Parts: sequence; structure tokens; C-alpha cells
Amino acid sequence: MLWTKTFIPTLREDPAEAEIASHRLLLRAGYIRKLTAGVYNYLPLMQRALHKITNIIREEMDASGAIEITMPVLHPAELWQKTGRWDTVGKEQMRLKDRHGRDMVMGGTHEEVVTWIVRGELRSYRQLPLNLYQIQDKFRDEIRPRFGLMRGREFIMKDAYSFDRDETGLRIAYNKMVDAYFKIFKRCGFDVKMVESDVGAMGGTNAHEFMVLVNTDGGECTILSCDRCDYAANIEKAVSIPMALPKSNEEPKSKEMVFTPNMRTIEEVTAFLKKPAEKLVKTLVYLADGKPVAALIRGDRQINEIKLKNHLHCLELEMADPATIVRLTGAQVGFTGPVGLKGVPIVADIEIKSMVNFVVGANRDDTHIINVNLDDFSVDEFIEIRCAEAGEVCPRCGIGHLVSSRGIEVGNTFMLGTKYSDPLGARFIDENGEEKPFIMGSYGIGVTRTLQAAIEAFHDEKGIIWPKSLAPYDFHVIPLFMSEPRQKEVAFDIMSKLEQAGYSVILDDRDERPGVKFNDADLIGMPVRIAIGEKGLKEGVVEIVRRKDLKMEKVPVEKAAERALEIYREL
RNA sequence: CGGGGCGUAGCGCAGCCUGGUAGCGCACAUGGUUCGGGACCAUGGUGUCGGAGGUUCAAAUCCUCUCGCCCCGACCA
Repeated sequence: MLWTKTFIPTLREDPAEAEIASHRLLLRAGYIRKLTAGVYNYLPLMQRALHKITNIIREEMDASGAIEITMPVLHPAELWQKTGRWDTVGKEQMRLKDRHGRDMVMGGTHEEVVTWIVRGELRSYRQLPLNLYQIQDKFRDEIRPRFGLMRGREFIMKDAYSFDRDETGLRIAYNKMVDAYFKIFKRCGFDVKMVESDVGAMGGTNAHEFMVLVNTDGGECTILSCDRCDYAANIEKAVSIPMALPKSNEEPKSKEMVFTPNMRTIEEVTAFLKKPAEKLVKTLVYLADGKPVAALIRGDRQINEIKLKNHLHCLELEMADPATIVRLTGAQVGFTGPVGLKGVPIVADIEIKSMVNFVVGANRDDTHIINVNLDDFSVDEFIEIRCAEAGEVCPRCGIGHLVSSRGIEVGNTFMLGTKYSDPLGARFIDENGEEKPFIMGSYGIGVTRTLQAAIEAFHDEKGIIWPKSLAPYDFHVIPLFMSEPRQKEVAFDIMSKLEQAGYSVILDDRDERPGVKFNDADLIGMPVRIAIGEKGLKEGVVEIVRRKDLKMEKVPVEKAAERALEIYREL
């Protein structure tokens, strides 16, 4: 392909809208352009990279036995109402009405639709297992779209749905998908980490995320993994065995009110009372679907709202507003405590059980209570609601310690069970003539986000460094001066040899200065570049450079294509 | 949804405070000189100053409303 015959609008300056490297590079290198918040045009280079990755995905999905279909983007509301997700997925769902006033949704995922298909067509266990997948546009009205393709409102996703007769079948299907995912991401050039995750609004019993580890600002999630065994989980899901505090042999004392003028935060109170944060108990008041609940957690810990939410079985969990806190506790925010707190259920983190003589708010302005013990108030339930932290002991092997890293989620897998087949009445007849709901799984890969993750993982200050498998073109040929017939001739000759060998080539035939061409080549990131210039031709050589490390090699003109192929294959 | 910021030429920005004929760089067009890591000279074209309303002799500039976009937060007790 000739540069002047395609469309690669590179930018000389950094676009103002981009924050992280991969987003900036996608814009600068002419891969994408934003249409509106969270919605992007994919330009020719992007389109080619998309073909690369979707081919990989198709090959591996097909090899795993999954079957490709395409489902509609537009769904009738009734389907979503039947599974209850019309309400639970709520704000994220793009909704609209048709001309008859019927409610429709733009699909952000397709469990309902695929279940509807199977419900109508499959009747017997003999037809199982089945795994249907598609690669298609998805719509999600994200709270805040950001980082380009990372969190968009329209994006491309591969989604697969497995149907089995029982849990055993589901496990087999699930493991097949996990295997396929490792193969897919390996072919994309990165090692992914499979981590346990919360099932969230998807429902079901068991879920994992596939994370590309990056140590840049682009890392959107924190994951904790064991330095000894294979335990890994995202921060929402991670559990740990807390580090044993020095066993307290303190005798419980009697509680005592203390004056703490304007001391509201843990920092302020610890400084004022000269007590460490682990001797404090925070009391956080939440509204769970509008109903107040108080959560107690040690002063130096972070609460894990996902764990709390799951425990409370509520749809919406939010911190109570100051007015509500005043109404419930009789004191300003910052002085809430469990002692004497009435009319609000209290849940406490299990760590609190082993605390002695701690500090809590007094439910009276400017007052805390010290030397509080468990008998001084009643807890409705002890549960684990704190965030696990790096350094703590692994819950699986009990020996290793958790280390924290950042990653980008590129895939996820869910064991759904009958969450969708039940309400939609998708059932089959088993070998005993009994009617049973399908046992389902669902499996996603964020296609566009995976490409951006690749850029986030593979770039330098000059531009993108594509892994071979995703690069829009395999080779980038640069005749420095198109006005020089000899350079042009050599360049075109090399291109046609490479193409005949079955590889794709972009040839920069622009009438630009060499500097511009080199910089653009570094920017758009093809794996191997061949530069043909006057200096080299005088010695009868061209220059072959690998993008990865910009290592250059001078090669005789007549060996150029052959050697370029070797260099490419060694990558 | 809360807080902050920004909308001026295709892109990046200045001008706004203190109202008075809309500017700079890049890009683009033409000509010339250049030519191995983002050239130079000359000439030229380019604007609903996001939109609506208001104040004023006069509004990019001041006021009100509105739309769009970006960032932070929504794990603080």
C-alpha cells in the first residue's frame, strides 16, 4: 500500500484531549478520531489492526468449538424486564423508544438475546453443549467515558455464551474458554494474568478477569496476587489473612467520653488522641437501596463497598449524605459511632472482633469515646468488608504474601448458571425426560480495548511498537526521496518482493523530508522498516531497522527483501 | 451526579481581567531555494469567536441561560 493512496492523518502535536500514552498515540498516529464523548471512528490503520485481532480471536474461538453468529444491537425492553436487568443495569443501558413508543435498549451485552434464541430452538440434552459467539459493537452509557477506547460508550467486543446440561458441563465449557483466552492473548503478544473477580451485575457464581499488566497511568485496576502460589484477584474481590497484630493482653477498661473539638477524620483523631489508627474504629453510614446501615471497620483499613453491597443484597449502595447522618446519629459527620446508635443495623468487619479498648465517635458533636469494647454495643453481624492489602498473607496457600500491581482488563469469564435461562424459560429435556434450565456461561473480550492495551504495554517515547501479530502492516518501506528514480525503483522492488512472500507493506511515497517520514514511521509502529537513501545506495545498501529497539542493519540492495524477512521472522 | 477547567481557522493556542475593525504557530495553496531525523523565504486563502438572549453607541471580551468537551471525585466520617 502506498501512503498517499491510503489515509493516515498523523498529528505533529499532541492532541489536547488525551491523557494516557496509548490514547495519545492512537490519535497522533492517525488510528482513531473521536466523534463524540466515548465514540470513535476507526481509521484505516485501526481497521487493519482490528482485522488482525479479530482473525486471531475467530481462529481460537472456532478451534475451541464455539460457533459464530451475529445478534442484533437493538433489543426489545421486555427481554431485559424478564431477567430483571432492565432495573439492575439501569443507567448504563442505552435506551430509546421507537416510533410506536415501545421501549428498546441498545445491547451492552447479549445474555438475554442469546438465551431467547436457544429457548426457541433447543429442546434436548442431545443438542448440548453449545457455545455461540459474536464479534460486534456494544453500547454502554458509561458514567464517564475516558482514555479513548479504554472506556468508550460504543466499542467492539467478542462475546460468547455457553449452554450446558449441568455444572460439570459448564466447567468444561468454562475451561475451554479460559484456554482459548490464554492462546488469544498470547498471540496478541502479551502475558495476561487471570484473576478472580466479582460477578457484579452479570450475576452468577464465579468470575474471572484477564488482565494485561502495565506499569503506566493506563493501568485501570489494581490486582493483588500471591508471590508464591497462583492466587490472584482484583482489589474488589481479593481476600487475605490479615497480618496478626501483636496479641493484645490489655485488660478491657471502661469507656470514657473525650472532648475532640472538630476532630473528624482518622488522621485528626489519631493525632489529637495520640493513638494509632488501628486503635480506632470507623463507623460509616450507608444507604442500601435507601435504607441506612452502619459499617464498622478498623481505622487504618479501607472498606470494600463491593463486599458490603454483596452481603447486603442491595442494588444501590451509597454513602449517606450529611443531613441523614445528623438525623440518624444526632451528631455531625465525623462523630458517628456504634455506641448507643439506634434504629440502624450495624455490620462490622471481622477484624473488630479482636480489638480491645478502641476509639469510636460518640454520636455527639466534638466528642469521641475511648476504651470502647465489644460489650459496649451490639453488632448485628460480623463479616469481611475490608479491602485486602499488599503485604498480607495469601488466603489460598497461607504462606505467600500479596503483591499489588496494575492492569487493564481485556477479557472476562462468568459462570452464570441459570440466572438467565430460568427467568426466560429456556429449558431442555434431559435423558430422564425431565425439563431443566440450561446452565450458562458468558465470556467477553474487549476487542478495541485490547488493541489499546497493546499500545499501552508496547510503546516508547517515539510511538507505537506493535507486536507482529497486531501490526496493521508487517513492513514499512521508506524511499527517502521519491524524486530519485533509483531510490524509488529499489523501494518498489523490495515492496513487491515482500508482498509476493505474503506480507503486507506500507510504502511512504510522500514528497516529504526524511525526518518527517522517519518520525511518522516511529509513530505508527510497524515492526520492521526499510529505508532507501542516497548514502546507502552509493555503497549498494539499504537500512533495515526493527521498531522494537531501533537496531539498524545495513544490507546489500539485492539481499534486502530476504534479510528483512529474516529479521521479521526473528522478532 | 458533585467539583474544577475549556469551547476563538483543520490542529495547538493567545486575545477576555480593563468592551473599540479577530491574531500567532503548525497545517494548507502557489513560486523559489533546500534535501538522511519534524527546512527556509515570499505570497495567498481560511473564522456563525459553541449557541440563544440581555446590557451598551459598540460584545470574542460584561451579565443570564443553554449545549458540547476535558480532568478530578463519587473509598471522606
